[in-house]
Amino acid sequence: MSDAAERLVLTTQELLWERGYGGTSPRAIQDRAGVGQGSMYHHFRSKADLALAAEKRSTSELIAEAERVMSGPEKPLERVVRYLRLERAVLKGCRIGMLTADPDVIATEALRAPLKEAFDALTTRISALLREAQEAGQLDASLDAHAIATTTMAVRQGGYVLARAAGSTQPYEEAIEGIISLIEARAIGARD
Amino acid sequence: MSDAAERLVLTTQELLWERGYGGTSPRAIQDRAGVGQGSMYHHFRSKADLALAAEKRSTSELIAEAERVMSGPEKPLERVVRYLRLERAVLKGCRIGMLTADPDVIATEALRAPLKEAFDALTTRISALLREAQEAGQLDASLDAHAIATTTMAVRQGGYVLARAAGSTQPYEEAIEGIISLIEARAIGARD
DNA sequence: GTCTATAGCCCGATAGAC
DNA sequence: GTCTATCGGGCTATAGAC
Repeated sequence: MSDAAERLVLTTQELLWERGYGGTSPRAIQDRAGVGQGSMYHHFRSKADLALAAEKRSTSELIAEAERVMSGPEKPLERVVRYLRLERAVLKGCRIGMLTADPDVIATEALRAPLKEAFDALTTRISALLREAQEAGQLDASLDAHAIATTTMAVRQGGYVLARAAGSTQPYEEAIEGIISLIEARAIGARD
Repeated sequence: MSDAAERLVLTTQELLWERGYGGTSPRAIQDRAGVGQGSMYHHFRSKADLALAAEKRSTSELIAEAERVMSGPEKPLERVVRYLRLERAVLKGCRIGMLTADPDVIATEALRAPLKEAFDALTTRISALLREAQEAGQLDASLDAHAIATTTMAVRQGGYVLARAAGSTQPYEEAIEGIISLIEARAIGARD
């Protein structure tokens, strides 16, 4: 990937996070990336094409980060909790979650698909850890691991929403501690 | 409120839900409401002013609906569950939650405040029901009622996000059933 | 690969007539 | 109260030169 294309993708990742899809203009991308109009349209067919490249990079970065945090020698439940408590730029919101508010992103299959795949991948990873905990006799086996994983993902996404509305990270942190306390209440012999 | 102003507020509520704040133009509002430009600017100073009126109406409608659903002679925990299972246009997203993705809404105190107040009111209402359940000996008294209420709000908001990404109501429903199962596991003598 | 020019349209708001 | 005209600017994309 050429240097100009590289900078365009990086800049688009930033602007999609800050301003959303509808709020990000090709002009703004070019200005911040220091790349001319002709150059941008040489490398990317359209705004949607560039946004797709930015989305794909953001989702793979987020998945790689989650995988890093959920790996290690610790008990599976501890790794899920570590992921839940992962420090985040809460008031900036979720880079990919916020894109779901944009009607054009949702209406465009190509732009929606990476979001779905990313959430599916993260949910599956958490679900696998919960099942692992159940098989090791460390978590109530009667729980639906996939449902709890989905709930966990939802708490995080919803936490961002509440925090941005409040103008404070407090609701995010409270929601996270709430779900952790409910899950740990179903843990077996996990008191260290 | 005059008939024109009334139609403008109603139409703006619809458009904010469908297209967001940045995606809703005064022109689009006027066209759908069947009200001319001059008329609109006679009743409302600006787009933000009209959006504020629409936001206020939407939040008071949502709070009234929640209050209706969480009232009744049933046990407090049942009323919380009934609220959680309340039928919703899931794929349209939350009318007010989605506005938190807009940077201009978040940056404008007047437009952010109604969102914060609505989420605070709903969280407080759920929290009160959870405490009521605890005082009646129907819910584990060691739980932090306010934190669980915040978690509950977050699950709903995050459920919308996951559902819109997936293009399916399934993740929303799964997340809701997950949190219900975790809360009911802390219920005392609630098996009917 | 990158440049400038231009197209055609929409934006949010104001002015002043009626 | 509602109308039309108009402002200065931004939007996404294409064309054709260099």
